[in-house]
Amino acid sequence: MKYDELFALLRRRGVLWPSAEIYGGVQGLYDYGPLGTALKRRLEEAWTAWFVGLSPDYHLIQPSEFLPEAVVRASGHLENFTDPEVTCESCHAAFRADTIVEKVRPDGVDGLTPAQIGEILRANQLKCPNCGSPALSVPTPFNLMFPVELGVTGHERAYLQPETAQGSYLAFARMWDVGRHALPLGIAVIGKAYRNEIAPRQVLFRLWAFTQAELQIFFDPAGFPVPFAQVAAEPLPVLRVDRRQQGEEAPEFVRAEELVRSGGLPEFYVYHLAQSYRFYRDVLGYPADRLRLFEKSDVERAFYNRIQFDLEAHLESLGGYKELGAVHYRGNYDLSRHSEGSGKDLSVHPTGREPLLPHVLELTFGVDRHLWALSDLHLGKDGERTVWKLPPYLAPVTVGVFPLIEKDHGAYALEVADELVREGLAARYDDASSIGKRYARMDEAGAPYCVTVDGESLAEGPAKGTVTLRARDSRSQERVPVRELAPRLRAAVRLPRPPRS
RNA sequence: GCGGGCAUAGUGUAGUCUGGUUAUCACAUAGGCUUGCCAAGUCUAUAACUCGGGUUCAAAUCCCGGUGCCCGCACCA
Repeated sequence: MKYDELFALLRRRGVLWPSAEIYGGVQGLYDYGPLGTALKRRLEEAWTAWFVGLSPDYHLIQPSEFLPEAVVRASGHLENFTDPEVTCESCHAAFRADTIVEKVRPDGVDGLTPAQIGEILRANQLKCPNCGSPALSVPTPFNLMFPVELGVTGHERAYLQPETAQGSYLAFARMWDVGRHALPLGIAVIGKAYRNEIAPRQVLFRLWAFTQAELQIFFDPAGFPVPFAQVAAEPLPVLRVDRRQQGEEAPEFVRAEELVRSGGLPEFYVYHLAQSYRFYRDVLGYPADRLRLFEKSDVERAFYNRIQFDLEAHLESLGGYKELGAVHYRGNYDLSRHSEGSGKDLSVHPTGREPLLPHVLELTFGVDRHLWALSDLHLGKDGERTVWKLPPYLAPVTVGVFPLIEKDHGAYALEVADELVREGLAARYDDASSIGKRYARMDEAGAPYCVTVDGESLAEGPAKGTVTLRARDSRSQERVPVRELAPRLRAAVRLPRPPRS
C-alpha cells in the first residue's frame, strides 16, 4: 500500500494520528489510538516472550528514563550527541563541524569551544562542501539529547535517555548481585528513548520520542555457549559488506553454519542474529523475501561496534528497505566507560574464573517502526476487501461477536461476547448494519476470528449451543460449541516462544 | 535547515487554469424501514474550502505571507 493510503487508513481506524492534532499537529509526535495501543502492547509482549525466552538468564527490567549528566558524559553521549553545526550562509546547507575541519584537524573538534572552531574555519579558509562558498557560520552546538533540570534549584542536571541501553549498563552491577553470579547475563528493557532530531520524517520512522525494545547480553569473551544446533541449518538473507561494495542490494540466503565456518562470524553472534530473524519471520509473520540482514562496514558503524547487522524489511509505503532493528557486538566499551566514569569496578568474578570485564551483545528493536511495518506488510487488499492479516496473538481484537438478527439473537450474542471477555479474550460485540459489513470491519481491524449467533444457537440451548466461527484469512466457517470457543481462541493467541535447549 | 510540490467533511475526492446559484460524489458515522452468513436496498441526520492579509461588486478559485504535509538534498554517535 502506498504511504498516503496507509496513513489515512491508520488514522481513520484510530490506530494512530498526529499528536496535538487540534493545534495543527507536530511532526515527529504521534498518538496511538485504541487499536494502535493494543497492538503495541501485544508486540511488546511477543518480543518479551521470544527474546527473554531465549534463556533463563535473560531478564526484563524497567530502569529510569532520566540519565544523570555523569552517566551520559561517561557513555560518550554528551560529547557525541552535542554536534557543533556549521551552516553555509550562501547555500544554507548544514554540516557537522568535525566533517568540515577534518582535513586540517583529523582529531576532530571534541573539547573545542564554538569560537575556537570558528577560528579554525577562518584561519584555514575552509569552504562549504556543497557550494564552495567561504561564508561558513560560527558553529552552534546542536544537542540531540533533551536536558532536564531536576529539583527546585535545578542544580541536578539530567537528560532524557537517548537510548534504553544505558539503563541496562547501569543496572548490570545490581543484576549481577541479585542474580546467580554467572555469565551470560541478559538484561532486557522496553522503554522510551528521546532524541531531538533535526528533521523527524516518515511518521513512525523518525520520532522525537520513541519506544525501543532492547536486550543487552553480558558475556565472557572467552566463551559464550549457545544452542547453535537450533539455528545451524537456517538460511539467512544476508547482504555482506563485500557484496555491497559490488553494488549488490539484494540479500543472498546463507546458512547460519556457513556464516560461522567461512563467514568469519562467531557462533554466539550468528545464533542471536538468526533468532532475531526468526522473530521477524515466524512471530511477526514478515515474508522472508522482504527481509534483509544488512552488514554495516567499518566506517558506517559506531567505532565501538565490532560487528553490526541491521535487520531490514522492504516496505512498499516507504519505497525500500528500512531498518527495524540491529544486532551489535559492542565489546566491553560500555562497561569500561562506566567503570571509569563511576569509579566502580564493573568487572565480575564468575566462579572458577579470573575476574573479567564482560562484553556486550546488543539486540535492539524499534517498536514504533515495527508497528508501521506490521501495517505495511500485513494490511492490504484481498479482492474487494481490506484485510489486516496480523498473526492472531498480535491482533488488537481477537474475535468479533455478532447476532445474525439483532432483535432475535442480540441478547445471547452479548452474553457470549461478555463471557469471552471474562475469559481474558479480546472480544468485541457488534450489531451495527449488515452481517457482511461487520465481517468487513473486523477484517480491516485485523481480528482473526468472528463468531455469529443464530437461531440454531438459541434452539440448542445454553448447554450445547453452537455458533459459527469464521476465520479471517480463509473466510471459512465451522460450527463450534459455545463452550469450546474460549479454549480454542486462547490456544490461537498463545505467544510463540523459542524452543528450549 | 535548503529546494520543489501539495493543502476542500472522519476518509478519498469534484470544482481552482477561465472568480459569480444552496461547494460535487463516494465511503464512513448515527437513527428508521427492510433483509438475514460476507461491504445489498431505501429514507433521514451529522460534517469541509489550512490560517492571516490583499485585489475585486463578488475569492475554494487570483496575489502575498504564515503553518502543516509529501518528495529530494543535508542530518540521523
